[in-house]
Amino acid sequence: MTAQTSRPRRLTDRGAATRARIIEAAADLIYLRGVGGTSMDDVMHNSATSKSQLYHYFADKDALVAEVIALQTSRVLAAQEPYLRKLDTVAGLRRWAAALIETNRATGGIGGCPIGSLASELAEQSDYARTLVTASFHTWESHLVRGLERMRDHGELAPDADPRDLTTAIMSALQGGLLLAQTTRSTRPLELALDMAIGHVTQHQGHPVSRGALQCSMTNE
Amino acid sequence: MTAQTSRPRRLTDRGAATRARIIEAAADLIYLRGVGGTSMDDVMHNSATSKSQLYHYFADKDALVAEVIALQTSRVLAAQEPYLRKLDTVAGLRRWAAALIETNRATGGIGGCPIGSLASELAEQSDYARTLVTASFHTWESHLVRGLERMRDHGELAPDADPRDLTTAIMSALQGGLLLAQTTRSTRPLELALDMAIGHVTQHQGHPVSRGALQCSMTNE
DNA sequence: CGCTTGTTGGACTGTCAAGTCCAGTTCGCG
DNA sequence: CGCGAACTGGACTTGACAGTCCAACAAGCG
Repeated sequence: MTAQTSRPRRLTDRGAATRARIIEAAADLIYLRGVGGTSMDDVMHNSATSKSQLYHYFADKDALVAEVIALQTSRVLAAQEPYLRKLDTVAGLRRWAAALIETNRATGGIGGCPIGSLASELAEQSDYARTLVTASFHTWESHLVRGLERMRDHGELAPDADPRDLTTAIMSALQGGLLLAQTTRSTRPLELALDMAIGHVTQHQGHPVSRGALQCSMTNE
Repeated sequence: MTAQTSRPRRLTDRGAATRARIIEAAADLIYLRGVGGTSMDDVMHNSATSKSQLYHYFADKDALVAEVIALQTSRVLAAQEPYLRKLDTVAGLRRWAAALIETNRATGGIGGCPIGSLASELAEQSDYARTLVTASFHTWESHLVRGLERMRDHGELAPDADPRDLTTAIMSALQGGLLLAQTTRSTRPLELALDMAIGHVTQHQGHPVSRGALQCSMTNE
């Protein structure tokens, strides 16, 4: 899978619109039915285009999927942008989590995480796609990392707390919570997972009251 | 998808062996390439059988997949059995987590969770398969629940701690950790996720000494 | 206007996958 | 042994899907 989009050097407004329409239709279908469950003919019908247009703008299905990954990433980021910007307090973190839960409730858990689902389906299928998804996660996580760094900078997080590790843990909880929510058709797992994740962050709070004083010796068992 | 296995009323030893061989081959292939990426012809070649045998023992591909879900569930439980049995202390929980991480390291994260991957791929594709996977998760989780209940019974967990909710949180962390481990080809996310989950459990410890006062969060940081 | 390049429609090909069918073989049992 | 049921081999049908091809149409530009 080389997946080089063989897009023409220049494209007119009309061409650009068609191209975008194809990617959007593909993203919607793939979100609902997965990559394997979505054929190029499906995309064709759903975007009101023809075969030749699909292969005019994309070298092959893999190239289209690559663009879908990019689109879903920006969609996820756009949806969360207002919350990601204000992630520099625990309260902000809670609002972000609440928004995720609300979104999940609204969709009934259907589809799971647009990126997580792609990750699971493509990880073992194409190394190229796997790296794209990894990069996508990384971009998403970087917003969390920055928020936690700001928390640490103004003392809401202990100086020795590692924003990256905390972020990885939060993202794990989020992805696992979304998967179980999707499987059980209930938002409960997501709520419990995010609650745990936020609790995990508060355990690394820098307040003298909560941290340090509590470092008890009894390393149980 | 009704997926009723139209197995003959009686089957000979030879027949039972063939049937089992088919399921095992299918499970191995599906673990590596997913349901969509595995054809009946693949299963046929990998199990040294013929087309007619596949459809002699299974009504259709869906019926075979249903058996694969069952097999993977029992495989997962069998592999963890020694740890699941001794889950009635935090130390036991840690050993269980360490075993999971070790397994993940050994495989390089490839394949992710045999059940989680099926969940992600099948959740939106077939309601029947989704309920099977849900049941599978439930069986798995019941072992954790029982362990946490025993912990609570002999006072290592606060009386008001909810073993079910804790289990859901742990399973979310596990699934998310495995997904990120698979995507990034690193065991790190799994380690951090399970560490968080165990920390979450210890926060609900019942010892007057430890409750609120102790939060020894495993090793690192 | 006329050339070039971008854009579009849709028929067509080759491949592969699910599922069917039937003829032949082995097994269990009286 | 011999009969019926379980089992096996593999050719075959049908449909779907990725990808190709070419002829026609639009648009920018000198």
